[in-house]
Amino acid sequence: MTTPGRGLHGRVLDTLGPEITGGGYPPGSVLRTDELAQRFDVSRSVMREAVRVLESMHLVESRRRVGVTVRAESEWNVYDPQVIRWRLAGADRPRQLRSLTVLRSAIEPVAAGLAARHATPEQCAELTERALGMVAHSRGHKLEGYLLHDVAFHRVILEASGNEMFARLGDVVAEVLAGRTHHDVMFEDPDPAAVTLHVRVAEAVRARDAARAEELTREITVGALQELDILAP
Amino acid sequence: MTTPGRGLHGRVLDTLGPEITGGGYPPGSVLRTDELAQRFDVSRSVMREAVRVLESMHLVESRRRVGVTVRAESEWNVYDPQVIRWRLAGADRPRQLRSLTVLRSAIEPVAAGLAARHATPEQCAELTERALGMVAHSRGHKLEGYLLHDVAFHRVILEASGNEMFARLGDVVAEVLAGRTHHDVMFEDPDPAAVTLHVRVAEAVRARDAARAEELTREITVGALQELDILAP
DNA sequence: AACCCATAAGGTACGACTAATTCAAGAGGT
DNA sequence: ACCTCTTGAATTAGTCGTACCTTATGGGTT
Repeated sequence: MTTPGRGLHGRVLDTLGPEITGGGYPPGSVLRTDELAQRFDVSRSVMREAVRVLESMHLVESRRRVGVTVRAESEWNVYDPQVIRWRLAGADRPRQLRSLTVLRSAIEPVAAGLAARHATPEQCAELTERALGMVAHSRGHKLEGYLLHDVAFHRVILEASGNEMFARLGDVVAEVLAGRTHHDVMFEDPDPAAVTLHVRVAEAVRARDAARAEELTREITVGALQELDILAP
Repeated sequence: MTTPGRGLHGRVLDTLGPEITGGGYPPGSVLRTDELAQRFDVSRSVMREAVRVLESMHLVESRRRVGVTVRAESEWNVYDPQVIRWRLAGADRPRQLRSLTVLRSAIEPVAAGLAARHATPEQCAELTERALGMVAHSRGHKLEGYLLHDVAFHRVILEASGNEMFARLGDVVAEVLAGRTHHDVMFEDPDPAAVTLHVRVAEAVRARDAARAEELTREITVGALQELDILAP
């Protein structure tokens, strides 16, 4: 997604990373660097670099005289974009999308509220532009065009919040939205109510109405939760 | 904090990481692997492993014939616990604490609401235990004991939410709370109102009252925002 | 039970070679 | 004279292989 073949160690990670995040090795499993190097037909230096990266993601732990042991899932750096991508590509993709959608539902309303206070005129403009783009692509099976504007819309909201922690979730939201469009729910055209909500959020931000922007965004994310049968009674 | 001296490459990262996250090199700055190896008096192999780790955190980008270029702050993996620690140890620690406190204010209320539905009896018990511990240490300059229970309380909330993305923010919250106690605000004893709120959150979770748990936690985080003069009018 | 040592892993260092990419000099055309 | 394209040299990361060091483990000895 980001950088396909950035060297041999990257190539190794492309297959070893998903294997680990996919649960291919139970926690505590021990891998030997030399064996891995042999398996991937690379030198020990390259293999060591790959292991270092996995170690920095807390996927594995390297100890002398023992080897490279796979850590429990609860220790992984699940916010690492690479780890997120690997997990979304794996078997428990549905569970991932649920986790991330719940995360969205917590973050985005607050981000929208902040955006209403901090958005620049340019950001306000792009927001309405994207909302209108969503309207324009909401009928007639133009799902790809719709997705494009949807992703951009939420990205602007997160960036306009002025909080860098929120802003950095843009990629995550993009993955979730793309996942919804391509693999899971979303049958025909998108829900007209959701489209309208986006337009109203753009208006609220433009009007500097933080409370309304927050509440409207909350409605959007509640809709996303419902799509995945995550109840909030 | 986690693993002090896990090899030479770790030792290098302990000084090079903070230098980069601390803004020691403007974005686009170019480092040469050989020079760095010379500077830290390590072999090129070790230096390369360190660079790989920095690269996996998106702090730098390594390109042939160019060198190791420092990326813009907006590209860093700011959710990486290591990066968070480095930044909190740096000069713009206050800005970090603000970002993270805003993040808390978005996450924790939702997490508390979920905890009210998913917490096990054991988690409910620990929650009340920790709340009572906070009460017990809320007077008489027992700040360290108070912090201990405060951190544990919020950690349980995040874990009891059942959402792994929330659960993995436990360390971040711990850093923020510790930062508040040790360096910044918090003069004498903690705010009695905040202590009471924690007790009431524990009760709400125990009573399975999600809406109340969420609202009470929101009051806690609003208090944290106000301490840092982050207004929410 | 305490101790010690053989051993099996990762950790480090070094040197040689490869490969890609930038940059500049020069050829050629306009 | 100016611009463009080509070409080639220089530079830096990438890869490999080997030799050796360090440490934890586990079994054997006292």
